[in-house]
Amino acid sequence: MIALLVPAPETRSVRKATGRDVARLAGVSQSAVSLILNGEGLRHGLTPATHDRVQSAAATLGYVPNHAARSLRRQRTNVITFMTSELGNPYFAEVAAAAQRAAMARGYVIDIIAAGSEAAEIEALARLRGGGTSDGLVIHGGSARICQELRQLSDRGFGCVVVQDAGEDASLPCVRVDLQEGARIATQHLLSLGHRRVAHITDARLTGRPRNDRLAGYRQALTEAGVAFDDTLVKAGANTLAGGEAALRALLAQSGSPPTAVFVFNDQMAVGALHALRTLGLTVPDDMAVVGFDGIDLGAFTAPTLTTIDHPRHELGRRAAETLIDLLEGTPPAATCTLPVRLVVRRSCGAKT
Amino acid sequence: MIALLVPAPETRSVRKATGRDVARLAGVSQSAVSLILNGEGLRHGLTPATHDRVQSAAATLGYVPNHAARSLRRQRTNVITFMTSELGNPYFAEVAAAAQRAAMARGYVIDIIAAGSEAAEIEALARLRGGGTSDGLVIHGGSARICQELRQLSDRGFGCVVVQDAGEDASLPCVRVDLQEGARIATQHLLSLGHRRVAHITDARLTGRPRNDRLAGYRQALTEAGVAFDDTLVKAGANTLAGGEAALRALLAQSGSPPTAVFVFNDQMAVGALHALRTLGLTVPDDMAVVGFDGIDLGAFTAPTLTTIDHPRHELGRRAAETLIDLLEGTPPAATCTLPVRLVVRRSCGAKT
DNA sequence: TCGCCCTTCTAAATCGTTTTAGGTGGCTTC
DNA sequence: GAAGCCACCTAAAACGATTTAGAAGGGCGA
Repeated sequence: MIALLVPAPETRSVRKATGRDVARLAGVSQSAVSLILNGEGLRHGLTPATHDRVQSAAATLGYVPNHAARSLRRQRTNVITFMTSELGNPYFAEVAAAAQRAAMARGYVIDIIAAGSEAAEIEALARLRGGGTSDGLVIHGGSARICQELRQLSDRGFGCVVVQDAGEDASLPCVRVDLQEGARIATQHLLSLGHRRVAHITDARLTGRPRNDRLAGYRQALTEAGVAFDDTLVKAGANTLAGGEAALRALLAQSGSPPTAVFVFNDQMAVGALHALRTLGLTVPDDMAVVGFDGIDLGAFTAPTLTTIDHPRHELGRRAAETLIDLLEGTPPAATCTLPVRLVVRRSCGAKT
Repeated sequence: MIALLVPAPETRSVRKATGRDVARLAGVSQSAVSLILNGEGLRHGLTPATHDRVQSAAATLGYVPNHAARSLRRQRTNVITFMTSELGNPYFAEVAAAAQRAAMARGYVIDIIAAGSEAAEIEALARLRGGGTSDGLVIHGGSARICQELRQLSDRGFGCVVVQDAGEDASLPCVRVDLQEGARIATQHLLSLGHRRVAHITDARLTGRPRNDRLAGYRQALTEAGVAFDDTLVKAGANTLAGGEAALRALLAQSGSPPTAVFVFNDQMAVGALHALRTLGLTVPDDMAVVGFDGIDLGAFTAPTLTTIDHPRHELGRRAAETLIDLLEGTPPAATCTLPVRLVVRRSCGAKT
C-alpha cells in the first residue's frame, strides 16, 4: 500500500537523525514533528493518529533535537551555568547538587564550570556573554577580578546570581549565609568557654566579604567580650587542608603567648589545623580549642570531631537556582536573602555536652 | 480605569551585539567579520586596515560570537562533557580538574555534569545524543544502567571515553588504573605485616569493575599468601564517609573472630572506617590496621594518617581528555591504557617506616 | 455554484554563524 | 585595448530547529 521504503541508502553512515528525517519517515512536515514533540500538537489540531506516527518515527530513529539549533531558534538554552573555583572542597559540591535538583525541577539543566584559574574564569564568563551557552549564571566563590566580567554580563541582561559573594560588588542578586554572625557565634562560643586568646585563621587568597565578614564577626565577638583584638592572632593560609595546617603552625611559631583557641575560615582548613596540632603533640581541645566553619560532613569524622558553624548548603543551592530562574522567567525578582547559620557543638571546642 | 499598565516596553535591555552589528559598524560584510575574528582574515587576503576596523568594532560592541549559532554551523561545539556521579568525593574533582587543564590546552572547554541520579544521568546522556551540546564525553563513575545509553551514544559516533569503568562494557576507549593490582598490593601489604584476618569493605552500589577488580585483587593476595577467603570478612557500604563507618561497624558486629586489618574501597570510606574504630575505642593500627584506596589529599590529614594506594589522578584526567580529543580529531585513537598505582605507607597500617 | 468555516496540516522565515563560490575594479602584459 | 590576473571583499547557502501565517480539503447552508 504505502511506499514506506526508507530511501536512506545515501547517508548510510552514522549521521544523526534530524527532525527532517523523522518528518520523512512519518510522512508529515517538519513543523508537525516539532509541534508534536513539544506537546503543542493538540493545541494546533493535529490528529492523534498523526501524533502516533510522529512519535513512533521519532522513537525508531532515536531522535533527539539538536541542542544548538533549538537554542539558537528559541534564544534560550534551558541551561544554567554553575561556576565555582573550588570544586575540590566538598562544600561546593553540596551546594551545586542542591542547585542542580532545584533547577531540574523547573526544567533546567545545570552545567558546572570549574575553570581552574582566574584567567580561565574570565574567559569562561566572556564566552557566556556571547549567548547560546546558557541562560544564566550562578557563581560561587569567584575571585575578585571576576567582578568586572560579572558586571558586564549582568548589564547586558544575562541573569546572574551570586552565592555568598562576588568580590565587593553588592549590586547583584545574592543568596548568602550570615557570615559575620556565624563568625561572631563561633568566636563567642570559644570566649564563653573561657578562652581569652582566640586566634583566627583566614583565607590568604580572598579579599572580599567571605574574608572580611568573618573577620568582622570575629572582632565583634571579641569586642562584646571585652577582649582586645590582637592582629598577631590572625593568620592567613591557602584555602586547602595544607593551608590550614601551615597557618596553624605559623600561629604557634610566633613568640609571645600562644592562643588557646582558634576559629578557622572553613572546615577544610580546620581539618588541616587539627592535623597540625596533632603532629605538634598538642591535644584538642585541651591545648587548643578549634571551631570550623561550613558544616561539611567531614567535620563529624575528624579526631576530635569538629565543632563548626553549619551552613544551610542545600538551601543555599536551592535558593540560588530558584532566584536565578525566577529572574530569567520574569517572576518576582526574589530579593537577595541572607540565611541563618547554626552552631554545631562537637568535641574540638571542649564544650561539655 | 484604563489598562495603562502596559507590559514593560519590550525589555529593551541592550540586545546582544551580533556579527551583523559588528559588520555594520566596521562597514564590512558579516563574512569579513567572521573571517577576521577567526584568524582567517589574512589567508583570505583581507587588509590589515580592515582587520583593525573589524577588531575595534568588535571591541567597542563587546562582541562575542553566539555559541549556539557557531556550534550549529560548525557542527562542533568545542565543549567536552565530563560526567560523574560523585562530585562530592574530592577524588573526582581532582580528575576533572586535570581533564579540564588538558582540554583547555587543546582548545576545548569542559563542562561538568553531575546529574545526581541514575535517571537524570540517562536523561543527560540522551540529550547529548541529539548533538549540539558537546563534542564528546568523558565519563567517570557511571552506574550500571548507563551502559546502554553510553553504547547508543558511541554507536552513533559520539565520542566517549571512560575513566576507570563503564559497567561491564569493555568496548569503549578507557583510561584506568590497575585496580586489581592496587587491591592486591594493598592486601598483600597487610598480609606482609602479619595479618591473617584481613577484611575488605566494598561499595554497595557499584557492581562493575571498580568493585570486582578490587575484590579480585584482594582475593588474589589472599591466595598468594595461602590465606583462605572468608566472605564474612567482606562488607559493603554506601560510598560515603558514613557508609564506611557503617560497614566497619557491621564488620565488627558479627560473631566469630574479628579481622585485624581491613582494606577499604576508597579513602573516603576509609576515613569513615577510621572514625568508626575511634568511636568504638579501638586503636589504629594496633587493634585494626587500615589501608585505603585513591590517595586523596585528605588521607595525609587523618588520625592516624592513612596508608593508601595512590592513583595517578592527574594523569588519569589528562589522558582521558587527550584520548577523547584525539578520538574527536581523528588522530591515532590512543588505545585503552592502564596506569600503575603506588602504595603510600602512612600510619594506619602499622608498618614501621 | 459559491462562499464560509472547520479541521488538519505545511511553507517559509528566522535564529547568528561559517564558509564557499564568486564579483569588482585596477594593474599588467602583449 | 583586450585578456588575464590580482587583491580585496561580499552574497548566499548552509546548519537544524521553532513558529506564524496561511493552504488544502471537506462539509454545509443558501
